[in-house]
Parts: sequence; structure tokens; C-alpha cells
Amino acid sequence: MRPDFLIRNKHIIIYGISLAILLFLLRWLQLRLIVFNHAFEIYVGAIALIFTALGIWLALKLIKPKVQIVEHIVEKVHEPESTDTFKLNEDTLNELGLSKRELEVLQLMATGLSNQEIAGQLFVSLNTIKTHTSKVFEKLDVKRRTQAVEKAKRLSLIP
Amino acid sequence: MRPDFLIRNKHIIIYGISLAILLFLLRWLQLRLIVFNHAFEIYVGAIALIFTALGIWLALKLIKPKVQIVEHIVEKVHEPESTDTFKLNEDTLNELGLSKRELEVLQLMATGLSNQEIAGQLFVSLNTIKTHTSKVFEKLDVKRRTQAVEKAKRLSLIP
DNA sequence: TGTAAAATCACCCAAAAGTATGAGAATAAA
DNA sequence: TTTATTCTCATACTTTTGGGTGATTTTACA
Repeated sequence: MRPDFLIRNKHIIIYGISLAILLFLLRWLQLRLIVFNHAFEIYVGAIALIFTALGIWLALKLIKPKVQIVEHIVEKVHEPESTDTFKLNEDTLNELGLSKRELEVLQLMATGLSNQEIAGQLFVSLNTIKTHTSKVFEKLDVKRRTQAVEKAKRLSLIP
Repeated sequence: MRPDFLIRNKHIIIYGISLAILLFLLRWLQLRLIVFNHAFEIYVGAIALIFTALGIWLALKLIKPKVQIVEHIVEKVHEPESTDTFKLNEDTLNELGLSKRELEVLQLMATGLSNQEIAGQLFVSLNTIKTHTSKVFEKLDVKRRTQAVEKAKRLSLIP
């Protein structure tokens, strides 16, 4: 959990450290200023420079909807939602009154199978599957299988 | 009576007024002192703010020459994307040759909309959407829209 | 400026999906 | 055992989807 926390808040930590260093630097510059009274312009210049850089950095860092440009950079990251520990939302499941078989059909539906293919998997007729899907749609209050899958995923009825 | 009273307590009144003025003066001096003591910090803060804004403005305005920098920064940030900020997999996208419009249709498809509804959203005809979906299926190498959505999500083409 | 890719639309046909209704069999619950 | 639910299947019908083909118009780019 500790390393995880560190990793997750990497930016914040880095930012904090940077800020600390920056403040330290400023403090140092301030002392310099007191010692050499004529360094005021230099001090202000340094401030201006540093914060201009900070502004640029902030802008580049935090404003990246410039997908057009960033395109070539965003390489190789691929494996987002892998470590899946799916937890079925039984409350919602019971609330909706979905039967075991209906959930089963819903799961297969989510994998992109056709009704015919689902029927084959479950060794029942196509009509049976149609009945199930109809009931699923009714209970989920949707009209199409794509909506059903979308909603089921949203409700954690499905991984 | 009135003048009499005033005259009689002249000293006291003067003293009181003097005291009041003095207190007021002290108060004012105190404020001045506070402001003066922090004038430097305030000044530096203003400088910092202004130049931070300037930096942001510069970065946004002259983003073209700064792209190189953006690239490096972004690349370092790579892995820690645990938050739900969806990052589109542009490699795969380009690899598959999906056009902008096709991706758009795919996205709407993923929300469970019918072709007719998608056509309505995009202000084009149903036939056009059918053409798009067909091409999407072809490029994704799938047969049905449910499969397309499933695969698109797996490939991070879609949140 | 000409070419290629993308976007648009149409028509036809077939397959799949979805709706409505009814009904028999298995199962769980009372 | 009776009852309610679930699961099963069927038939008929409508809507949606998907495949194939071809054509016109934009748009981007060399």
C-alpha cells in the first residue's frame, strides 16, 4: 500500500518537493538580497524567470488536449485495466430481479456473442435466448443489447 | 451651560482627543508596519503571479516550438495512470486505419445507440452510418457491433 | 492542380435482433 | 401439496443490423 500510494501520488510529491526546493532557493536569494542591497533587480529577475518557467511547465503539464501534437509521443502504454478483481454487485442484481440464467445470458451477450451462439453455448434453443434477452432488457430498462451490456458494466453486474 | 461645561473640562477633553488621535495614529502606524513588513513578500508574490501567468500564456501561444519539450515530459509521465483518465491508444488506432468519423461512430455505438439514433446525433443519414459501421467492423475484424465495442474497449480505443 | 482518402448517400437483400403471446416443465418456497 | 418463479420452447410479426455494390461530394495533401 505504501509504494502504491507513493506511485499514485508521484506528481504531487514531486511537485511538493519542487516547491520546497524553490522556496528554499527563494529564501537563499532573499538572504543574498539583504547582504547585497543592490541585488534587488537580480532577485526580481530571478523570480520572474523561475515563475515564467513554472508557468510554462504548468501549462504544458496540465493542458494536454493538444492531442494532435502529442500523438507521436503517446507510445506503448497498453495494459490499463488488467489486474481485475471484479466484484459483482449483488445488491443491484437482486434489486433488478435478474435470475441466474438471465445473468448468464447477459454475460455471454457482453462478450459479443449472437443469440444463436449463446443458444449453442447454453444448449438451449434460439427462442429461449430471445426470451431471456427480452426479460433482461425489460429488467434493465433498456431497448438494445448494446445498452444492456453498457448498463450492466456500469452497475458492476459484469466485469 | 454648555460652554461652561466645555471650558471647565477643557483639559480633559483635549487630553481625551489627543489620546484618541494618538491611538488612531498608533493603529495606523501598526497597519503601515504590517504592510511595510510584508510589502516585499506581497511584491514578490505579485511578480510570481504575473510571470506565472506570462509563462502559461507563452506556452499556450508558442506551443509549436515547445512541442519537443512536451514530448519528453509526457513520456516520463507514462506509467502512473491509475486515475480514470482515459488515454486513447493512437498506435492501435492508426494501425487499424480507423478514420475520425469511424471512431466517432464507434464511440456512439458503445453507448448503446442504434444506427438510426447515431445518424440523428451526427446529422447524417442512416445509410451513411451503416457504411461507417461496416467499415469499422471490417477494420476491427468483427461481425457484430457488440463485438466491436468489446474489442474497442479492450484496445483502449474507447473508455 | 490533380490525386487519394474520407465522408456522404442510395438500394437491395439477408440475417439477426427484438416484441408479443402463450404454454409446458422443472424447481424452489410456502 | 399448492403456489410462485424460473426455465424452457414455439409461432408470428416488426425492426434493426449487416453485407454488397456503386456513386457523388469533400477534404487533405503532394
